[in-house]
Amino acid sequence: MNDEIRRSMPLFPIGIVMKLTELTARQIRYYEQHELIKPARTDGNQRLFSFNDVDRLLEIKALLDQKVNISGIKQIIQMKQQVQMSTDQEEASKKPLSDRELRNHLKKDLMMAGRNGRASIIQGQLSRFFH
DNA sequence: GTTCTTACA
DNA sequence: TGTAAGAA
Repeated sequence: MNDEIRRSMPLFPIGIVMKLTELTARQIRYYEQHELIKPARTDGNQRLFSFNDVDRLLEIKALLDQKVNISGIKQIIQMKQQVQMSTDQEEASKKPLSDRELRNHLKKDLMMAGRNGRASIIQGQLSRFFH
């Protein structure tokens, strides 16, 4: 995993990220406030984004196009992290996780989200996660 | 010239 | 979210 340090390396200023993601500076800063991204800062307090940050912003943009609001995006990203963690955990214990188990985790997390901000995720989008 | 923060139509 | 103001 020497690749992760490259993906997390702070490289570009907000201007570049704006062009790369087609998001406005306003939006990018707004998403940072909501902790969807955590860009580094230069000595002059200017934001420096990594490839990971850009990737996440592109994901956010995609979700935005699908009419998912901030709350929904937060939940989806959070959920993705949980799946990631459990996947790493399984790999670490050399016990591979089956696709069916992964789906169960996803479904469980979605149901959890449903009890709270169900209205934050567009209905139509929910079906996509229940393949 | 760019970016940052804060505030408001 | 867009945009303006003033500072860095």
